[in-house]
Amino acid sequence: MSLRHALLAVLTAEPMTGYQLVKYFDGTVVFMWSAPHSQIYPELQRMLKGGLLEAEVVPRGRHAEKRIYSISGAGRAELRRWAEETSPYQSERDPHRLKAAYMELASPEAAREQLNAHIRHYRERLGIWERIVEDIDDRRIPLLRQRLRTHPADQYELIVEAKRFAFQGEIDRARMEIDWAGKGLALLDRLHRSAGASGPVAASSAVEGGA
Amino acid sequence: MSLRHALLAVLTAEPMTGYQLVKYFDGTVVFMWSAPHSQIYPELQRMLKGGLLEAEVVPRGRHAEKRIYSISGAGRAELRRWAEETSPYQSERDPHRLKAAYMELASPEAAREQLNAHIRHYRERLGIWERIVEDIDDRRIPLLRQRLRTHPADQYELIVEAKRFAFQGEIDRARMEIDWAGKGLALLDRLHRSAGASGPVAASSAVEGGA
DNA sequence: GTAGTCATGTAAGAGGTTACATGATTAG
DNA sequence: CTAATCATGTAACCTCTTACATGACTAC
Repeated sequence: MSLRHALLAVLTAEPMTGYQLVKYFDGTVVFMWSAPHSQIYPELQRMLKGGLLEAEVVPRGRHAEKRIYSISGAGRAELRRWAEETSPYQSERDPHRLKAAYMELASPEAAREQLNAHIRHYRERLGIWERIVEDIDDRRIPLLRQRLRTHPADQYELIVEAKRFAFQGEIDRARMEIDWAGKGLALLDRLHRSAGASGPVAASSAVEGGA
Repeated sequence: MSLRHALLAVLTAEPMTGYQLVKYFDGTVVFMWSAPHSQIYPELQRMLKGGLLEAEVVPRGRHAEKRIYSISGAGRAELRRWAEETSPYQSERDPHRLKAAYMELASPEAAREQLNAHIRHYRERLGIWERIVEDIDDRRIPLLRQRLRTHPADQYELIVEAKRFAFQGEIDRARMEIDWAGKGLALLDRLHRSAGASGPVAASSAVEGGA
């Protein structure tokens, strides 16, 4: 139940509306977790009902309202419990690794294109995550600044370094995936050059996709 | 729908019963995909109904029967289609990375223990995967041997290297995770040495920023 | 006989995706 | 006025996990 804890964790920086939480979690890669609004709103309702959150209803314009959620004592306790406990590991299940294992089923062009797409994907993610680490270092992330404002100074370094460390993991992962796919392209080159045979294929596997 | 394609892929090596497939997929890390029998049996039924598989009913002892599934022409076509297509990437969602981002919520001991558990977990996986790569190289994997038997010799190298490549990816991943967790332990050492004592860390918080 | 393996299911529920839906507010 | 943004939901569907269930066969 990580969505619940991700929501609780974000709300310890400052109270906010479901919409604001949606903006943080929906469709972005900025966080360690993503979720669409169709998942967030019901979860907030459940958490409210469960006493993990409190909601303040405030007017918005003349006819509309919004709810500002804040974490309750029970919510903080639950978050703490989650932080202390070691979570289980389930088996890796990566569709791209699976497909790589059965490369022989695809045409060489398709196999190459998939590895290039892998590289493009992780290069993009890499750029995003590197940028975030810079933003963390320069304290350019509003929510982080807010969190530092609401926490004692002797925790600043740990709070910042923890975020940095987590995103560094994503960066390491992206680099690893790029290297791995590169090895796959080299492998295809080697096999198709040596096989030389009747393939309608040729072409070297220069890694495509810049950025 | 990767389970379906993993099943189809395995069945291109040789026809087998649901139970045999369960043995390959259930609880083991041997493959790129894992699934419990409660997922496999219904999926086989759906695939049979959908014409992707054929089933031969053979007697087992005096009163029992079993079904031996084999991949059909339509199944091969579907597998080929899957192999050719580039599959989409969804966002990473790793609970352990999330928790790392909010390390300040846990006691230093709990944080350290979680990173150590991370290292233990991936070391174990690393050992398993390294062993599998050895077994691939030495042709000690029955299903791979069977696959080679039923495929033309000019595909041997690609078939073997594809499997090797995929597991190499898991090995790279495991090494990366071990290194990453090591950096986390070093970070905790540094912060708690400089911070001074063994006092508990923050009581609350979370955070991070959006784009 | 009995334990372990072979063999095959169903069901409840959690978590996630995609689509369907609505309406107010604000900036131009 | 109109588009973008703020704000909040529901529903159908798929995948995966966990638990409940059953029974025959084989080696000891």
